[in-house]
Amino acid sequence: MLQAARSAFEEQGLGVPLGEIARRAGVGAGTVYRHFPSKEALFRATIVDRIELFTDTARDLADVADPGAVFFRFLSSVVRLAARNKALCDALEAAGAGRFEPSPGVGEDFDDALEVLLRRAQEAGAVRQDVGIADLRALLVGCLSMERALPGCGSDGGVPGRMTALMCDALRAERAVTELETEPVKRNESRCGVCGAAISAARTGRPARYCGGACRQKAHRARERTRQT
Amino acid sequence: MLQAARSAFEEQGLGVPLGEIARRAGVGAGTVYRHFPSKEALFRATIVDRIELFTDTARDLADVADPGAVFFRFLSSVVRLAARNKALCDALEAAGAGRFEPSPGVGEDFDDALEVLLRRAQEAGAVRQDVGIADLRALLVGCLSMERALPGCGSDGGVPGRMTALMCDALRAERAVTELETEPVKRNESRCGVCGAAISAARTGRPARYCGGACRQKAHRARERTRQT
Amino acid sequence: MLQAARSAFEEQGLGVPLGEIARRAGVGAGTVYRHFPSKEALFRATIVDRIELFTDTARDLADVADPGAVFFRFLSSVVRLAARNKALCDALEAAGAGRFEPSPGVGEDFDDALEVLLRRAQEAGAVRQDVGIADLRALLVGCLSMERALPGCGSDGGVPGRMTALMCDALRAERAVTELETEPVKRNESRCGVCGAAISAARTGRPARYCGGACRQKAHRARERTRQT
Amino acid sequence: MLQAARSAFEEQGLGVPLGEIARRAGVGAGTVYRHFPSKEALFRATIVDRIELFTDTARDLADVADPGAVFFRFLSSVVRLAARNKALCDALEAAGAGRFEPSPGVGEDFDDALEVLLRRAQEAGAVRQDVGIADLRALLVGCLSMERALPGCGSDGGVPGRMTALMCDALRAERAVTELETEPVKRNESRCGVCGAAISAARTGRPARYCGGACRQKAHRARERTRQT
DNA sequence: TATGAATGAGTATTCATTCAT
DNA sequence: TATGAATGAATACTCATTCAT
Repeated sequence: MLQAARSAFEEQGLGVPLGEIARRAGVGAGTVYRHFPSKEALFRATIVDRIELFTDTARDLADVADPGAVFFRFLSSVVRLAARNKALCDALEAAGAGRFEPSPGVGEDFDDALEVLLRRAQEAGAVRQDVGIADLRALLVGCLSMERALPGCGSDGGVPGRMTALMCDALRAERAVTELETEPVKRNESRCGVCGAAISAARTGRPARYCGGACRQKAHRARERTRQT
Repeated sequence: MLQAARSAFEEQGLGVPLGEIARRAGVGAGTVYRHFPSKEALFRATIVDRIELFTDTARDLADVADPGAVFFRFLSSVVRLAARNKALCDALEAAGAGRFEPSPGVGEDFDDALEVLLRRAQEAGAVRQDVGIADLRALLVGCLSMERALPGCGSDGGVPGRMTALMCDALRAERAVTELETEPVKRNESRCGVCGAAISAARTGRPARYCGGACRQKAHRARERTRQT
Repeated sequence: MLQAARSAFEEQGLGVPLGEIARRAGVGAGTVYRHFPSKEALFRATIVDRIELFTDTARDLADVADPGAVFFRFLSSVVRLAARNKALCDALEAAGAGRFEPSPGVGEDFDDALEVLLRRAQEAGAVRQDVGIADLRALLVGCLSMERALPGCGSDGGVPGRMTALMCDALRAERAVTELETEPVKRNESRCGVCGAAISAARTGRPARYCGGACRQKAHRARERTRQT
Repeated sequence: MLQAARSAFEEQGLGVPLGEIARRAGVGAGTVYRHFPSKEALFRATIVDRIELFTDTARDLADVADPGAVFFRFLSSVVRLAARNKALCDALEAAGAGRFEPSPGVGEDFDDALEVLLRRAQEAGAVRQDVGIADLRALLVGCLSMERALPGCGSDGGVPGRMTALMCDALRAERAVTELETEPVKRNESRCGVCGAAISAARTGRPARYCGGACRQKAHRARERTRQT
């Protein structure tokens, strides 16, 4: 059933009727609900492992030599895989808009792992300094849109990558032309996701996500609630 | 009524219920159908003039000096305007996926005008040679996705532009680090949309769209049918 | 399993999903069905003993001195216990509407035992003469409704009793201001439940329920069928 | 359609499928939703006028001589009318449990009008002093339960009133036997419905419902939200 | 015998489109 | 011609009951 849901979501995105999934799985609609409490829960279940795979890969690459090449290669491969997968595209877009979280922590773990690769590439001088992790998330969404928009690519069965290569060039540090107007949107410079208070950026350690324990706890409870939905 | 539809579509995209549009216009739903045979026809009607405006602007810029600056400025302004307009975003994305055409010829005219600016900028050495008009269309869709994905931009009321600036950098000739894998998809190198035969690229004049008069006529009749739907 | 069903029904009434009961019992839904042919049968099984307990208590009180006090105390205690038990409330209400019978004979035994207390109290001059057992059954349902309707009582965890005390006052002989319009509905004056013929009221012995042996047998077979459902 | 909904709700209560209502009205389900945004809104619409009728009647009776007789007659007639109407029964019961409000203010107006009759009857010495408006609301629910529980009454087409007459006797002041344990639950002695703070009872004027302007405003906004549902 | 996965009819709600007036 | 009431298919979700293992 998960397989049926996966393929249905990958082809048609979050919009597939649940009945279609049940039909593909050869079961009744009720059976789907027996296993997953809601359509969104099923959707989450079909993509968490994909995102975790990305996260794991990124973590594995954190120590590999030539951080610049590693970063660009990783970015390209993520786009290449996700562009064929409307479920991932929908999820990334919805997550960007704050309408969706695959599973508590999964999105953040991915961000963290990606940020490490970005930082290393920046420190190695391979990637321009004025982009942050939030830029990168948006860029990912954009690449997917582009690859899918390009005729003969994405869902059409073509080989994606062309537009992503273009984007990678945009990120390269050498000969940066335009200076981006605003400061890079780095997560550890942004605000507490719960109360909105400014968070002072610590130089070392994992960047703080909340302004303090109270808000972290509040967010944790919210995640718990989400997990039960 | 067109005004009501326009604002509704701009705010909520193709997803607005038709009843909402009728309500805003202060008329009955039937009256909307009296003037437009379907919701999609109404949608088309609300965006053609926007696209034509872009087309006209692009044509006006075709003779202005400093083709590189002109090109980048035009691109940015299109994104800036469209990012606040969910109707345009939806239309561009759907058009890219081949699911939608604003009106026969309108999309192509825009492409043509945009292509002229692109060519001039390329000839002036400002834009890398390995991108084509199809790339540019995809890139437009991607920019809109990115701007809307970036927190505090797009629909959130922020000032778009950051990601577009990045994209523009990607297009600059002096940044062309990677050679794009596949050949740029140039329209006049593609195939006849009707019979699929290869079309020999003419060096001058408006690029041929069909392999000959028979196919052009066939396509015209198809468009007539579409227009009535 | 019976215990799990009991607590579930007591808390949420007949409306609990069967799956919830199975979950509480730590068994599969199929196992519940192995023991009870339907949800209603399980429901019946969880309340018969409660009603039988009431019946037994009433029988024990049939000889106790001060019939008036006994009657009122019994009535109050039934309400007090049942008000906290949504299963009993639902059962009593449905039984009153003729939609439900806990088990063949159980409801009638309760009625009989209650009727004895009522008669004794009436003979002792403590309860007004113009109420019958059918009135009392309705009154029970009403008391439960009232206790549950009163804020801070019933399901809210408050102490029930206030409205029941009022009802008891209504039953007291010395309060009989109004003469009840219609005759009290006495069961032994009603009609044969099978053929509808009038049943002559015997002064002594257990009141006849059917007009004769033929109808009694017919009713018995019907009960057997019900038991299997 | 309102007529169809009314009769359906009256017969089967809030539980009627919306499709049944549509069928009775001879229209599609969508048409019902055209006129009423939700099933509950339709339900409200079918009972507000009934409750307002009660309220108006009660107000008209506020000046009539012999307050005791007026009070009891009014109570009986409300029960008589409502007992045949499962919609009203459901509404009164749900309202008592705080799960439902027919329309902003309607329930409170009814309470106010009823309270006036109660107070007058108490001042005239016709009704015992130890019952309050909250008791009366519960009592109403109880009477309806009883009348419907009595065989041959309520929905069965019989003449209701018997149990209500009994309840009226319970309310009569002359020779009150039991003193009700707790204080009467009078609304103006209870707590602020918003913040729960105690409200000091004013001797004159309309009894305060909220502890102050802040809470009154909060409740007003809540009602506004309800009205839009 | 016990299990729990599967079933499928039923419910409220939405919305593009049609059509009588 | 303009209206807006009517339509009905579609969708997510629930739950009593069945049945293969």
